[in-house]
Amino acid sequence: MVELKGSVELETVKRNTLPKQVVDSIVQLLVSGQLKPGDKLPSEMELIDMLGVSRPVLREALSSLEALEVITRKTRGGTHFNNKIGSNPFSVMLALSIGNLPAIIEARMALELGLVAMAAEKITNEKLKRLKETIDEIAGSVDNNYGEADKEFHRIIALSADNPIIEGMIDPLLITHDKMDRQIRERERDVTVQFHTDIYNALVNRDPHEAFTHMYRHLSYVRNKLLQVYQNE
Amino acid sequence: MVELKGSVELETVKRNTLPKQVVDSIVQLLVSGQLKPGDKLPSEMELIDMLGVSRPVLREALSSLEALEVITRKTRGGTHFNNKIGSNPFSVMLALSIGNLPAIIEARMALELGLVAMAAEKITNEKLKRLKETIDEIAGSVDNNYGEADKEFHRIIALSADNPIIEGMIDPLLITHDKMDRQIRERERDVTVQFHTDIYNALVNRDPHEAFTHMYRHLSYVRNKLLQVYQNE
DNA sequence: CATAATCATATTGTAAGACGAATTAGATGA
DNA sequence: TCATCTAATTCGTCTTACAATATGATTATG
Repeated sequence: MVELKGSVELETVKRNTLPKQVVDSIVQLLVSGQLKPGDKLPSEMELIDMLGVSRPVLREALSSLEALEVITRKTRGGTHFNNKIGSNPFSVMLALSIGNLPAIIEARMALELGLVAMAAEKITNEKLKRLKETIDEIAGSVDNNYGEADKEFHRIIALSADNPIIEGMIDPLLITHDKMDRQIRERERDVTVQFHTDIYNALVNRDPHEAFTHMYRHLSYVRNKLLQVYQNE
Repeated sequence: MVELKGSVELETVKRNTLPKQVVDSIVQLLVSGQLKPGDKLPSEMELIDMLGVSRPVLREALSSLEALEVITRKTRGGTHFNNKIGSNPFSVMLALSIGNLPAIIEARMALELGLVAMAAEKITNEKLKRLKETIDEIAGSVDNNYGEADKEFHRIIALSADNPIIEGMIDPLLITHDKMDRQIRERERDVTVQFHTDIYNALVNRDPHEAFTHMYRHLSYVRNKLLQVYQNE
């Protein structure tokens, strides 16, 4: 924003470097339907000719798209559009908020509350079985060392929503689960088992509302516990 | 995966190019707490010396980080970590799924169901007022041209969750709202107004469960309508 | 002395050229 | 036919040079 004399304000011209413009042109191939996920892009030399830019500019753009996991480049194999986004982009972006625990907790909440409702609609019997196993594992743990099973419970649910757009966010947010786990000094295995069992039963019933209710209770409880620790620091 | 003789399998060595390694090194500055959001990074020349790579390699890495909106580069101004991620990365990534309407619909659902619950906890009176205005706008529209007010309703709620991690996803997914809007040939203004009013009342009551319930109903209804159109094509 | 204009410089942006690295396809030999 | 080797394709990395942008310092002017 550039404030001029009087009350007129002009938006500053957006930095629009050549690599950015190249990114947009390549993305447009997808948006327009000219190319689809899985398709091969022209080689670097061809793109350089087509777009009329230097090789470093093109490579900066391709590196950017690869960081976003929109494409994958292989020596001699060329460059292809991916079929879906993995977890690396979100993981890198999440590093910006790594110190903002309340934001992480609530991002997890927002996501998991929505995902558990979707999971209630579509979870498979196989995944239900796996869910139950994690609950048993937590119940049977003898040294309060059940963080992995706890995380696996949440991961199975999240993955049951079966959504390629959201999928890449699940593991990065679950990695923050480990960080949070370590903050909780008092572990309450039986409380966790109860929460998980309630959620599991709702999923067995395929009831999104019930699933939401129990997950909300569980995550609110964990949130309060964590924020307590956070505020004591 | 390389399949060796017998049943032993080895993971192929991950492509770990120098720009990727540079990205990781720079992200590690954040993760380790050495630098924080808003801080200035060393200049390109300094980073080249520190990391022992060529300038194009460094620039590819910085372009990647900029595409992820983790950093912003300014000529002569240097390179800074951002405070939060904007909507561009997610928007580009979403282009990969642009043709997969069911996935988009459900990603929106997953997110909006979680966000409305969080919004119920923390929405301001000002935003409630704005919400009401959008409902009145839709109710008073005379030519079924209320897509923008409809979208604004959803946007206000999503932003009320007030989460910097999720915020960057809201606008890209709401842009898909326009695309979906155009698919719906029969507009049912009164039904929309009813759904929105129910959601609004739940938010006034600051009740996450009620908010979830009404949003789930609304979005399921929209989903069914859209999938019907989708399957007829 | 204060303000505006100009110049120098810091830092990023772009290009060209060269060579290296990785991988696949094709040719050759057993 | 299969194994091995070679050539070619394509991306990966580096060096060098110049351009563009924006800020700070200096100079000129009122």
